[in-house]
Amino acid sequence: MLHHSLMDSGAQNPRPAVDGGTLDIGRRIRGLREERGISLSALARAAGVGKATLSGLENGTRNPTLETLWAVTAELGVPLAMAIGTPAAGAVADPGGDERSLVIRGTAVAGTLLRVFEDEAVTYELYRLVVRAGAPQISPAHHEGVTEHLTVFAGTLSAGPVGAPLRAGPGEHVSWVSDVPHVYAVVGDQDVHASLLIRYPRPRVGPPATRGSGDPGEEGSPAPHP
Amino acid sequence: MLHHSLMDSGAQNPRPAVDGGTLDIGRRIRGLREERGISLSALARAAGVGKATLSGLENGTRNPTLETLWAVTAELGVPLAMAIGTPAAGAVADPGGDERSLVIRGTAVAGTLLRVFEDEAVTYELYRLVVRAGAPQISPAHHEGVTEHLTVFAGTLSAGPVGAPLRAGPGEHVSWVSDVPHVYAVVGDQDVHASLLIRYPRPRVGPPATRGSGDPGEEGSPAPHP
DNA sequence: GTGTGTCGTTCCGTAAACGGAACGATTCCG
DNA sequence: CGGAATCGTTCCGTTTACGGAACGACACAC
Repeated sequence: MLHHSLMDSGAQNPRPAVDGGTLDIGRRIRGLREERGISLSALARAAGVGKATLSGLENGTRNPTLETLWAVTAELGVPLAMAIGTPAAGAVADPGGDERSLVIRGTAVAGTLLRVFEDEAVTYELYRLVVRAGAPQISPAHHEGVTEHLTVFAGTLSAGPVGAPLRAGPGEHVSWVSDVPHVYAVVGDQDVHASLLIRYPRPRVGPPATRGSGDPGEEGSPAPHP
Repeated sequence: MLHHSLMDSGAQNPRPAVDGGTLDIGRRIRGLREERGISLSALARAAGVGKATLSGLENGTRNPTLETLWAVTAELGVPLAMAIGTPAAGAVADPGGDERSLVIRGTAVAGTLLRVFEDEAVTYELYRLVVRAGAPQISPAHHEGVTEHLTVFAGTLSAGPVGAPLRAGPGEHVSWVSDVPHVYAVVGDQDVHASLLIRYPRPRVGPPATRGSGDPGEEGSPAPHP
């Protein structure tokens, strides 16, 4: 995932105070909910959480559990990371984009998570990338079977496995299996604009199974209408 | 999707119960910690959380609070999103039904407009395509200089100018200049899933709003928080 | 050997997040 | 004007995640 691939391994980021961050998350959740025209009651019902829980979450008066966040974000159809956002969320205006986007920054790479597709057996994450000229960025390996598909629109990029990066100019496309460390480097001095699709063969399947009664937690994709 | 069995189950034996998501997070945290050579006790002490809490978090036997996750990831110096890992998107399996999406349908091609990028001199439109097996579809010519960039994820597609279509299988990418009539045809009988990016060199006529791409304003990390 | 340090896990009382059920405030019908 | 929906918030008993303090295991001194 991009969080692995694009973030500096030692990346430190402004981290708001806990209540501030929780409040941020609440605002983001509320924004996503209202964007869809869903009422608090309806979302709470659909996500299987209490109205009090969701109200407290949106207002920042509670310190939500991961399970709660999972349930709510899954029902909203956004990645959990988007709800958490980055501390700098809102600071970056992407053309045609809303400020709720998840923006990932590394030394040289800035990525905006555009969309997540959940199919039967795979998950796609679609990013828009801007790679700045200068020092290359190396990202550690991902999990097994993850592939990255990069389409360049401006500039020239050298990207791929550290040992054998591929070069792509405007309009060209490169793909590689990203279970090995890989690198992003601009060729020349023109910033690179590209789209990046990451394919995860094993999709995350919603909230973690609860302990206790061993419900065979299937629910590969949450029921639209519980 | 909180399981109701959680409440009915009463006090069962404290079984660790394999639960994917939380356990994944635990593994990731443990990996990051061991990567740094820090002991569990030391990290717990430094992060200001109890050893029991961290132990339970790493082993997946607890459902951590956001506050806990924040404290631990802050001490590890990684973004919270990295601990979370793969974004979980549940409800949105097929964006075709999104009320805000522009859906383009032809005889064989169903495309969902995912995003529009307006840059200084170009406009990008990003689609997700599903091409049904069967009769091919022919699209008329676009305006001058328009290019299409197609990345295939499932199935095999033959697409491009009518006179010289290109073939692309899973993971492959094709591009063509679409100022001539072009065709989409499935090779074989498996539906094709792909992403399509259309690049229009025509600039947007509106006033240039402050856009992130145009301003590479590197702000690094403003306020690191220990 | 005994003592002292740390390691990660488990026990336990407490604080708090949880869902359900109330609440007042709207809005929409009859 | 009720009456019945729904909205979001608040109250409350239950559930559970929390940190501190134990525990056994292991390593190194002396």
